[in-house]
Amino acid sequence: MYRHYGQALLAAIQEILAQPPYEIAIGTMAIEEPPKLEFGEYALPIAFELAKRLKKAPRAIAVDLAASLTQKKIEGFASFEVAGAGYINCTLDRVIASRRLAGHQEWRATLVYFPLIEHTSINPNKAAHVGHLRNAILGDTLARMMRIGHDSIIGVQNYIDNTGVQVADVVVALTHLEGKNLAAVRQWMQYLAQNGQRIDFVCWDLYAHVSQWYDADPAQKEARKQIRLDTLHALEQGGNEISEIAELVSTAIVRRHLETMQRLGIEYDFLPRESEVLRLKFWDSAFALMKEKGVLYKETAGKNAGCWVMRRAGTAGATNDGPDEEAKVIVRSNGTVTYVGKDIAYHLWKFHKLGLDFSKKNFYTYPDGKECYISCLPDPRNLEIEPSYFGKADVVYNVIDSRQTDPQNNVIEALRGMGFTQEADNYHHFSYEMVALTPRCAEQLGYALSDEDRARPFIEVSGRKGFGVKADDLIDRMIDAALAEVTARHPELSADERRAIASKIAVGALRYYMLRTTRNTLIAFDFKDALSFEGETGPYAQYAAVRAANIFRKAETTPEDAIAAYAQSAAHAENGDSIWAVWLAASKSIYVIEQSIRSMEPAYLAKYVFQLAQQFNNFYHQHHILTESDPARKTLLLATAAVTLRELKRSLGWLGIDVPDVM
RNA sequence: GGGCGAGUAGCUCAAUCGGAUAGAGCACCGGCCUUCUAAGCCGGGGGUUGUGGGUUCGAUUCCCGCCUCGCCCA
Repeated sequence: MYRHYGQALLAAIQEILAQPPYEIAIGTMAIEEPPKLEFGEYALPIAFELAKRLKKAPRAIAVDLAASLTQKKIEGFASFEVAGAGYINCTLDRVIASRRLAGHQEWRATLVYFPLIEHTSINPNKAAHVGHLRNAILGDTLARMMRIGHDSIIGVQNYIDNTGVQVADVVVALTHLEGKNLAAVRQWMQYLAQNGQRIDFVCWDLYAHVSQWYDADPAQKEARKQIRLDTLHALEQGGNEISEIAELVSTAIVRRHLETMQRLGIEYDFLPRESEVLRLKFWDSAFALMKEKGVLYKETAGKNAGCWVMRRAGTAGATNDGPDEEAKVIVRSNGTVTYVGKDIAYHLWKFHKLGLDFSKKNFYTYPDGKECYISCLPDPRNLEIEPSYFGKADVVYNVIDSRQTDPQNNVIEALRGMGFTQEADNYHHFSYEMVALTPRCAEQLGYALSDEDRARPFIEVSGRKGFGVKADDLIDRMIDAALAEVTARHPELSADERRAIASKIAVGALRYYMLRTTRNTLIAFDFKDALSFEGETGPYAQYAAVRAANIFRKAETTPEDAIAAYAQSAAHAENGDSIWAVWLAASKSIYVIEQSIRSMEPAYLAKYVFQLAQQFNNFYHQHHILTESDPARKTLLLATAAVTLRELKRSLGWLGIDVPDVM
């Protein structure tokens, strides 16, 4: 509703300005909110802007415009008044507006393209940690937001680098530190499974051990680096015992990652893997294409002599004076391809420009029956189950932290250089700052800090040092904390019921914690903040919704009936600002989600959810609904709670947060 | 050395295209449970928006210099 009337205002102003004496065309216009509700619902600062062009006092322009707006009799508006130095304050007709909101018109957006979101992409050699959670929660929320209001398919991918150096490290740990061969690894994995041990947790420690082992003995340093390199090459090569160990372990860890993310309601459609990118020779095709399109050239002089390089965005490139020393190396002089080179090939596939494709096979089935596929080599047996929409993206969103900005820009620049301008424009690096730990949190985890470290605002997580908070550990702790609260409040419930509720609360707390901060702000993780269920948190909003739902249970009616009753009654939302403020807040959900999608910032939606819950709690304390004796007023109060509950649940759902029945 | 980002209340964060008295939460202090759930509500203190200039009706926001911190690149 809020969005609807805002658009009506814009249209009216455009119409007025298009005619004499103005004859000015404006595309958009700032629409603000007055500082106080008594001033109305919208404030237009347009007169200030026009003052320069018309060479008139802002206030005089505002007076004229307000008169014109009043004359237009725009449906839903009650009055237009000039305030301050030239604001036009617009006041809604609360009866009409609230009935419109109660009637609830769904927002339908027509999306004619196929957006592909890629997130999570954890190296499959260790357990997921808090940093990965931010990535996955942001990516999943983006996917949920983009699904709103249309039926077109949105693909969610999770890229698996199963042949990289990190997986190689864990393989080195197994083969050299623990002396295991393929058979022994199989046995070991069976043992872990039978004893309920999480392989990703065990590998977390192995990875830390082997990272230290490389440098532990100066005399052995070179030899150990060579083992690492040989192992990496064996993985890239494939078809050997070492690569088979890697395949076994990394696949088991990927499965663990999916289970971890499933606890938070995060699901994937497809897992493309690096191993197939290599076997299907994506790079060879991409290399040929890049040479053909002229974005790559072989450097003959300078430090990059012998390398295939690409001009970096924003630089001048090669000049007569000498080679372009700032160029990005794509193929090293020894013939190996850089990370960016492989990523260019991969993105040519995403945009259907490579002429090659993965095959897909079933990998993981979610409880709701949804399938997650994984890449594989072409096999006639797999043909029928192939989802056809991957590798044909129109728009790509890559959820990757801000340290990858430079490589991401290189990929975009390569696409642009190859003439894929539209694809380059539709390539979005959904960037965010990393998650670190507060010094206090680091010490709680048992790490000795120097005085210098202790003075820092945050300490960076390090997988190599085994330093970080594992996702599953965090989720477990949050569920335990929530469970203690639920048990204290509802001892009458069964253990299973309490646990189910605690789980929803924990997920709400965790997802909100990761979403409330804007993307480009670093999160310094702390248990105290994450485990907080009060104030600006997910559980605060869940609690407001539970309270609202309780009213309907006790009143023996439903929100739908309450809204229907309101639509037919003579009651209206005009009784003072405290009730109207709730209606107004509830009316903004579509307005906020649209803003949130446009700016790719889920934090706006998170903030809104909190504010809406706050408005409701306020209302809840001021107006006692069940004991209200005036039937008309009771109808109004019930409808207020119903509309708020509806929008609160909906908005929380977009954030991936469920509302429990009781809490 | 080059590029990017950041610096706002004791702490963690907001502030839409440059707009009305810079807002929340936590922490702290004081109230509110015989009531639809106190994971809540109400009230209070707390700010030279890193710093020095500039642009204008108006700057946390835009421009320039400096300081500090972080990330990326060679």
